[in-house]
Amino acid sequence: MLKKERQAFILHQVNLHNKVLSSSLCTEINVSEDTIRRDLQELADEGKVIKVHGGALSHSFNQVYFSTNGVYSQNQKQIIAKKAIALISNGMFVLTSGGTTIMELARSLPPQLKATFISGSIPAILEYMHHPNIEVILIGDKISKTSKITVGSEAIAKIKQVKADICFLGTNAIDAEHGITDNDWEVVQLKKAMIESSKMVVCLSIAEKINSVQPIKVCGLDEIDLLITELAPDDPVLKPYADAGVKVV
Amino acid sequence: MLKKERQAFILHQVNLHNKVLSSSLCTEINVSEDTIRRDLQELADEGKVIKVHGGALSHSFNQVYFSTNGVYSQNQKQIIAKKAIALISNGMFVLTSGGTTIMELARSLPPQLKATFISGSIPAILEYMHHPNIEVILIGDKISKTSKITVGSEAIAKIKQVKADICFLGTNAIDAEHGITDNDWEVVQLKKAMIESSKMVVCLSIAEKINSVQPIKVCGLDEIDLLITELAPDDPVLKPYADAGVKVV
DNA sequence: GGAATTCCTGCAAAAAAACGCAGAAGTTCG
DNA sequence: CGAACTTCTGCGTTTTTTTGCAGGAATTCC
Repeated sequence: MLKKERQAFILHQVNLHNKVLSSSLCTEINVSEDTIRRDLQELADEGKVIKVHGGALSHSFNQVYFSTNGVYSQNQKQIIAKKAIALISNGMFVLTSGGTTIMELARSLPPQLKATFISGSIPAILEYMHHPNIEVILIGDKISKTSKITVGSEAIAKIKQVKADICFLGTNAIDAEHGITDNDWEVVQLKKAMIESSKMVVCLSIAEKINSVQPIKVCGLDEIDLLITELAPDDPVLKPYADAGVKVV
Repeated sequence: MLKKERQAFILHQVNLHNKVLSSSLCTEINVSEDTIRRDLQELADEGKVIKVHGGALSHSFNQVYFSTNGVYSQNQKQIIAKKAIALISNGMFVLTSGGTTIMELARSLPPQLKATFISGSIPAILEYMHHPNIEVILIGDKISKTSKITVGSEAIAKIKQVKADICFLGTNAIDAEHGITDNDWEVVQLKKAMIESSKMVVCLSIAEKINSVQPIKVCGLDEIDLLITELAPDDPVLKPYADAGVKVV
């Protein structure tokens, strides 16, 4: 087994279970504990895991337990949220994914807005629930603790029954060539279903994530109707996307 | 269990209950009292908890604590939760309703318990999600903002597909003559479905709600297997229920 | 004031990590 | 082709961390 391969496997395990034990890893992969330790050290140096005595933890582990609400690049996300909200009008059926950008959207919804929001993201649902005039439909299924979203075939089947007016996707990576990509297989399946079930697909992405690629493909640019970033629509970074036929806001 | 994991669990407990006892923590996590003490010391050094003789307190302790009534009934609910948890073993499928008593149950689940919890209650789901070893299945549908639970035909249909080992019902009113009653039509429909889908039905009720009646009937006493209250099982108040064939704990 | 509980200190055993080293495998470059 | 070089991996040893335990001190509760 190659080193990269091994580290990818470790990272996958960490993201799956929120923790790994060096001892169990070395029997699973059949290498010495030193090798595992060195791998964990490297992954920790790259900021991909948190190394602790006896193994390693995922970052989301900390999020789950310590509710340190330091939202990452919140200002940009608020700009994006404002632009996105302008697209929602009374009576609409809105489908949303999860992610911090979506959370910012949820928090910024004007109180007089009357619409129906559909999502499987627990944090997003919590926000929608607090809103006085919004109907909330929750997509049920098994909960992925890492992404705090319901995943699985039931959830996908349910989404496919919906025909939403608009769909907001929080984006992990977008690229002119590869379209939207992500790193969690189950989340990708959900996003695909959401795209299929919506008349209009809106992609929310902070500039930082533009022109980046993740392993799993969600959809091509041709399936996106609108791309929202915190940048001005005529920013040169966005030109390739406008050229590909995506409306940029 | 890793050290960080353990400390995260402790911190979570402190934030939930506003206090922890070293003695109860060490039986829950199954480590020596010294380890707990050292963990509390470290967390206190980091300013995350306030260490006191016998355990630790959360920072918000001062603000919330002196609402004697709330705390009083919380203690009762903790007793109920403890009794209820004794019924859950590894590998079980557990169906739960919502309500504050269920929340107390959710908060008190021992970290090493491995089980699958199914619920449509958003606050309960949030708690289950924080637990390291519990699989969470969310029942989806429209959300009732008042009861913070998913309601509707989809939710009921989904529950009926399940065959759970045990079902915990938070109770609004229970009476020897009328059985379990409630005041929200939609919640009642859900509870009925839950009772149908479970091999064993356990009813959690604080003494205050015993011998009270609400407008809508959930089920008769004959459909309940077990009644848990904070009282001793031989308390005279509970005699009518024992006589009706309900096992009282 | 006395019993019970809880806390602290030092210690020891076990586990894990760090370190240095030495083959093995692959790379570079003449 | 082959020698020098780098990278990767496993092994033995040393060091650190973690944890539980014992005894005595401190605290709490009745």
